[in-house]
Amino acid sequence: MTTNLSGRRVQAARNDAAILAAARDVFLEDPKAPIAAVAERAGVGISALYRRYKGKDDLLRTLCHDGLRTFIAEAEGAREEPDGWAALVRFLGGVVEADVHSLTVHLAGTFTPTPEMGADAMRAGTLAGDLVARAHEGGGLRPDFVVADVTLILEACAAIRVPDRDRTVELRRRHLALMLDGMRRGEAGALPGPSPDAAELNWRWAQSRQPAQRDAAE
Amino acid sequence: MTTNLSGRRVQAARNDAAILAAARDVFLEDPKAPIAAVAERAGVGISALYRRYKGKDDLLRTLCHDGLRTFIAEAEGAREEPDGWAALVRFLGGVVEADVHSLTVHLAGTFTPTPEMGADAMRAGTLAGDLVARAHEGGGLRPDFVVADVTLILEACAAIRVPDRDRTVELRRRHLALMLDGMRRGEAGALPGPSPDAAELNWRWAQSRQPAQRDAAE
DNA sequence: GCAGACCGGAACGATCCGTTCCAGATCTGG
DNA sequence: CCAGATCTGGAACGGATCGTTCCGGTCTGC
Repeated sequence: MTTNLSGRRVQAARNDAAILAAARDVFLEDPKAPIAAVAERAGVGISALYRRYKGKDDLLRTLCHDGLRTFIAEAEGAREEPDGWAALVRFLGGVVEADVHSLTVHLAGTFTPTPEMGADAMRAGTLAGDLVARAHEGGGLRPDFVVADVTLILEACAAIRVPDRDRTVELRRRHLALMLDGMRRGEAGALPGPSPDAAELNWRWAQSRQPAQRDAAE
Repeated sequence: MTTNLSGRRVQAARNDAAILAAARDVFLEDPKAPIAAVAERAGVGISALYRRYKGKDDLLRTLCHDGLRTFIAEAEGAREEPDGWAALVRFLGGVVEADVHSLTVHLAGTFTPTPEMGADAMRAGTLAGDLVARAHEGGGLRPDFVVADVTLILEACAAIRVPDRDRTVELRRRHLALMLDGMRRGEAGALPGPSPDAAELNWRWAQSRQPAQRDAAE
């Protein structure tokens, strides 16, 4: 009786998953999408959504935090790889495949982050740093490649998008392969300009929820 | 008398340029920015803007068309380069530097395009194709690189952005250098997945101004 | 068969934004 | 020095969008 949820319970459980999946799809496609679009795509009413989340902010935060956790899981999984270069390749491939960067980055700044998320973000940074350091030790990675370049690469991959979801992943994989070839140690010249650092790439998280000041100057 | 514009005329001329520059800045930053933000950044009133353009659509179209023309000019300039690989490198660098791809791509679909723009877009495609073909002939470009990969690369570079404009260009140059190293003919394995073609990458231009259907399915 | 959990979707109120409009400032020709 | 034309700044308007609330209906477990 209690083990096998029946009737309304199963609908509720299905809605739980449907809403989360729909939200992922919809906000991946358009970070500013209305919340009604999520309900529609999930095939539920708006009430079903507001029963689970306190508001749009809450949903966005949950979604983004989930993405961040996937990112961390991917990094920890890749750490098992014995070879440093292989670990980095697996990590980048995994993140691109999971389409996680869009969630954590395109949604950043559209909700008020929690302290936990800050801690997780820091942990993610540490893990990525370790991965890059190991790849450097192994000697497979070009010497002028820095951790922040990982962010650049992921952002670049996330920018590639066509209407079909599967094809999008394929194209990103292709593009990633191109960049991986560019990352290998070789006879190529040094990368131009000063290396990026984490601080200058995390600006999206700074705007804590303000009406998104439109002009940086002023 | 007539040669040296004076008084109100110079203000009008300055406004012409200021509005266009402001529009470029603002819409580069946020393609959905309100038109009032453009006027504010330009330091003019809304009337000054509406005197020159019939509406937001008109402004966006002009801006995008300008970007497209810059793209073409860059391609034609690069054609003068004797070496095929060098021409392609110069072309990509020029487009990234001019930050033109954001204008033509992020704005696509937000206005109704003119037939002229279609013709120019086709010419741009032809030019890019020639550049890639020449780079292939020279033997400097990896054999599995196709024209549509150029779009992917430009889109990826355009995605890199930090609040500071100059730093953004620097970071893009760095990232482009990474990708150029990946594009060189070398011992690297073949790129995974089927090659992209122009048709599947130009989907943004298809939606001719409809209310932006949110769900592809349905 | 009833109390309550749960749902769909209409209704509401606030905000935003494109466009229009008007009053004032400035220039030009006489 | 003035009348009309030209241009500008910015308030005002009307429509659209969207987050949230609320209500009537349905199903469940007891």
